[in-house]
Amino acid sequence: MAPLTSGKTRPVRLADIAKAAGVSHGTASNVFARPEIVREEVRERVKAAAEAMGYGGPDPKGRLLRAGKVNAIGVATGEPLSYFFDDPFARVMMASISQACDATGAGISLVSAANSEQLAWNIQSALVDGFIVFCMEGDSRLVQLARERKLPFVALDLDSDDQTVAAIGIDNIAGAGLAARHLAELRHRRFAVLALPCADAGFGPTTQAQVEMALYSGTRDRLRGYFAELSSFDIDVSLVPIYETVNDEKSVWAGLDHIFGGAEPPTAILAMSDRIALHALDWLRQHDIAVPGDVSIVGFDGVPEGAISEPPLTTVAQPIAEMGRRAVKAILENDGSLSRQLLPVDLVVRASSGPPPA
Amino acid sequence: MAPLTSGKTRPVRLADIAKAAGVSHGTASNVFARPEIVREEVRERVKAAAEAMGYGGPDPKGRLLRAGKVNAIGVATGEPLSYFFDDPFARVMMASISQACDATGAGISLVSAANSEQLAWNIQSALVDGFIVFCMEGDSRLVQLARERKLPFVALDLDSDDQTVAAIGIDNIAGAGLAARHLAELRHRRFAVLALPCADAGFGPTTQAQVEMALYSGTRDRLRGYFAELSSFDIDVSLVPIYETVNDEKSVWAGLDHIFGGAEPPTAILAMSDRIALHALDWLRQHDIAVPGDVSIVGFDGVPEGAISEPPLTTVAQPIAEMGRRAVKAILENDGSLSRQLLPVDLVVRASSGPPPA
DNA sequence: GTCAAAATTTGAACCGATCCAACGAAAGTG
DNA sequence: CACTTTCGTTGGATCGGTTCAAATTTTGAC
Repeated sequence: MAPLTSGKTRPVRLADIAKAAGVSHGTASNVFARPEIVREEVRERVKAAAEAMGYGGPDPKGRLLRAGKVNAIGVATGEPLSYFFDDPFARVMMASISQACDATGAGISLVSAANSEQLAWNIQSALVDGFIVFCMEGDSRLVQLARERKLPFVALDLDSDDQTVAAIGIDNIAGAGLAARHLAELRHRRFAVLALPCADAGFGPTTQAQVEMALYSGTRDRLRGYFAELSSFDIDVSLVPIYETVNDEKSVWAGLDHIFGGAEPPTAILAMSDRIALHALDWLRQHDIAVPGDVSIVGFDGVPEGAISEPPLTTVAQPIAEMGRRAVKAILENDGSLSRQLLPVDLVVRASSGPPPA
Repeated sequence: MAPLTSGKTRPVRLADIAKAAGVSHGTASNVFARPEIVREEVRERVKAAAEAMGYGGPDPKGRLLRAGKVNAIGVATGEPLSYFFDDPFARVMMASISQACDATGAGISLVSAANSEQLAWNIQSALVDGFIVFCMEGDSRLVQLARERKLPFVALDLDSDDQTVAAIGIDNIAGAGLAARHLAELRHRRFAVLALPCADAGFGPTTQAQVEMALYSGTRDRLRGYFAELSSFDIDVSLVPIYETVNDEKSVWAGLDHIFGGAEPPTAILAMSDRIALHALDWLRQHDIAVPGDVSIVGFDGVPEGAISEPPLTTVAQPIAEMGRRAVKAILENDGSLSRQLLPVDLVVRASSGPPPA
């Protein structure tokens, strides 16, 4: 039976070994922090004492207070912690954040919670030098909490128009425009939109007017982008069905049941996320609707899964890696200058889009 | 231009607002920590002062020292930080660890580093109550460092026989036996093994004797399990080719080139990880070798990707979620009793295994 | 109006280190 | 040998809070 820890408690502090070795605590500290300035004989004596007493090295809790810097950045989300490991978009983003952190030697603390009370506490007590906030769903409470910590923070993919928070995002309108134009140029005329959530209201068919009032500006802007571009191709956007999903399989399938239940099914689907698009691909396959033969579909985000789906997904790729890199940079070299950065997006044409059926 | 932080520096401490509000710092502390015991009038006064001075709440750095508990667990690995988000096995494990943490309100700190010098420092200075150590590749240095911190720690999937470290693992021998027996019972007679790394030596064909000397006991035990079971079916294991991979596409493909380059290609492949098996599936598809028509393959780990591959992968599933849960529990309720737990594995039969061709 | 009980507030001690000005001893200089 | 450097060591101050026993104020009862 090897116990989890060597002893029962660990009341052995630097001061204890200093006393045991017969030196001042200042010298004992130096033995660990700057060994080269301590005479060898003394150094060995202190080290021996530390060894003998089972001292685990200077406790970072103590050092921290003095040093001020934690050397770690917190990544916060309103979702459960496992979101970081489950969601494709989050994973790519986290991978790039972690690379940036590795490069600078900074650590990462995941901050989240099952309930919002806990979340507030976790943010208030996170030992970090700053926050990167994932507020995918316009969770302004999260931004508010981060702001209250008075630490540097950057919002990622911010679904809010609040100009006072530092944020790194993309031009949703332009990106959506790219997707719409691509399909319009292929001569599609009958469209449908699978939307991201507008509010916390669940899923179901919705209207342009309702999306305009959406809580989440990302959803709203993507729709604006789609419709502005479609209009310029003389498509009557008031006839384009919009189905609000909650970005999961169930709501996407319900949306497609609804959309393809009508008399004139679309030949082109604009999906506001790759996740939606990938679920849609599954539904279409199960209903023997050929992609892109019968229906074309364009996603949004550019997650890696889109490259290996069947068929590979045409999508609007966000510069996810670059966003992560910039976010880390903004926190670590916080010069207080960053406000809002809008990064360009890219249309990645793969095999899920083609001309409409003849 | 919204600056990243409100002011330049933040020299405003609890003591400052206490003075401003004309109360003792003890009372000021109570206002934040136990508001209910402070008279309302005073409470409001202090809060107002805090607000006015831009106080961001009690600094956790200070509290920490007194409280002792960080309320976060560190997850350490020798791989780069992005491993947590890239590797399928790590992701599932992390998802279950994070669920367990969410349930108890604990945070997660990712501890890793690009180089090993940095890693040592990061472990020494991690602000955590304990470590969960991913030492997938027998990195005993990692265990050593964790041990030196004198904090509770648990090794996951430990590739080492060191009986003195607390660890949660699986019975590799039994698990491998399950895989081998499954294929043998389907009447396969010609096998090949795609192995995990034995040492840091790269990849290539290897032998049973070499694997027996492997640095990594996981690799060794899985081979032992395979061969023990195959032998009991009167299969001459000395004729079974073993190819050591590094768990990536390139080495797996090289292994298959090698294995299928021979005169009598196998009808059954034992892959020591799902990742290997999934890469193998790709190779087999590209070479028009039917699975399981021409060749059956069984993986190891039970990652979710295996369930949706083409064909779905038969595999030996580790109870990943349970392992994560137990690891967190072991750290948080550290009663010093855990030593080594070997959890049972499950054979999950899906469509990548069937009878050999007639 | 007096006194004990209850409710608040205070201030010193402490958490575990690092930092730094000052000091003593050894080494170097003229 | 007196005097300046250099090297190592010391111990007090500090980081930013929390805690608790003691002091003080309020409240309630008679």
